[in-house]
Amino acid sequence: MSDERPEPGTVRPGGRTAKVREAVLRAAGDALAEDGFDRLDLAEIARRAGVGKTTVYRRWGTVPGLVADLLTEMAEESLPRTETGTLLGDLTAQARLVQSTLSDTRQGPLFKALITAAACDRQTADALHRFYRIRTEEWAPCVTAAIERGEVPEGTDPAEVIRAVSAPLYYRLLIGGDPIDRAAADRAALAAATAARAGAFAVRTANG
Amino acid sequence: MSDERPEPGTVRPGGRTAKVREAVLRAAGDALAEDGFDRLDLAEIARRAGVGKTTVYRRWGTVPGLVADLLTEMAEESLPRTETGTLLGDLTAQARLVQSTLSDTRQGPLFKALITAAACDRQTADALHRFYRIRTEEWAPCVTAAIERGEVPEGTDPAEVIRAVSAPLYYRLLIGGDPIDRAAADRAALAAATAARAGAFAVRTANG
DNA sequence: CCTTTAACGCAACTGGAGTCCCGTTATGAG
DNA sequence: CTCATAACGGGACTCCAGTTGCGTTAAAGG
Repeated sequence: MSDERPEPGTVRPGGRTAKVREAVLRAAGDALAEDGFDRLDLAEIARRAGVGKTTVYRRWGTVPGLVADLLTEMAEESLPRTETGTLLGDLTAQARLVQSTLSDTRQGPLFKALITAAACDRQTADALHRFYRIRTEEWAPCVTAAIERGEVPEGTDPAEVIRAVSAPLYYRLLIGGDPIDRAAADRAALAAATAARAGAFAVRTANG
Repeated sequence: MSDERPEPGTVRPGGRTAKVREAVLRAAGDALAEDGFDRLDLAEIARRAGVGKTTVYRRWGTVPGLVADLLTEMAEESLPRTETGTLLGDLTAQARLVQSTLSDTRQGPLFKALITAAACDRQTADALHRFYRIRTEEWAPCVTAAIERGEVPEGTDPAEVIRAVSAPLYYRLLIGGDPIDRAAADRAALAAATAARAGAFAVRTANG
């Protein structure tokens, strides 16, 4: 009633173990982008990665478990952020980055599959939330700067503005099915910037 | 090389066939809401519906196929729309309706599962797009009315405004994981109304 | 009411995703 | 360098989602 054995791969994370993880996560990303979440077969991923299927089942167990690990990996690599000097400029840059990611032949289906996996499994959902919380925090400073410039009212929630830019694009990816083009990105950025300047994302303090 | 046989259930759609469809779709909705898309078993649905599993496999074949039919059914039942006289009022009513749906114990998981299924299957995705196109068109008149009142610039795309209201709430459901509360709904409606009044959803005509 | 056959239901069957056993490799400590 | 064992790999095995065959029930037409 004591031996909680450590996760495989944590005790001896030397060369081979790390190479296996890298190869499997890479193969998982490829397979997710090509086939989607539901058609995923761990044996197929093992084959792609040049690894025994027993290894994949032992270390990750299930498809959602593997996806969760992939998301943790993805959360660690960071993207450079642009600084244009205006809120609209910064938000447009963000929207276009999201747009080019979601309309990319590999990344679009991959993100769709990641979100799908998260909808099916709690652990994966937590990993996804962490991933987007990090991304949101990376972009938040451009709103903070706008507040300091006086472009946007005090009390505005930066994260809420950032999410407002992305949301319409993800809506298209997952629900509406409409094309995710540059016009859609620019419109999302403009709408978010306009609403932010008007104070739509400010906390409702007692103001007369 | 000729006999394209008709879809089962279309030739003789009398009492029994209709009852079976109703019971199966009902059971499918329950199972989706409770277990989610990936844990779905057609045999389990057959058991719940009090129907032979062969019947379910023969008429719908796969889980996405069944979900697509469920979406078609759901698209036919319509929701009443409120008219408050102002764009913000109408959009707030819409946002709160979406909010109460997505935070409902049954409907929230159900919609998450429906969107997940659509992400995995083309036929289901088409059904989902039709469903939301219909819902969007049902709400669009409140934007059209705002244009006629002069509250919103000419050339504003009504559907785009409606989607802008829903998008942040679906983003929370599927991606961010933040709670879908009334404050979020009201903020989404306020942001969309503000952006719409400022012309953020108007087509970019040649204006100096 | 009688006939035809679409659609259903039961039960046996199948294939492949996921598990288990055990021998092999190579990491990290002394 | 040597040893103990974490981690990997191949292959046999299990179990159940999905298929198939065939007899039964009940729409639809006359």
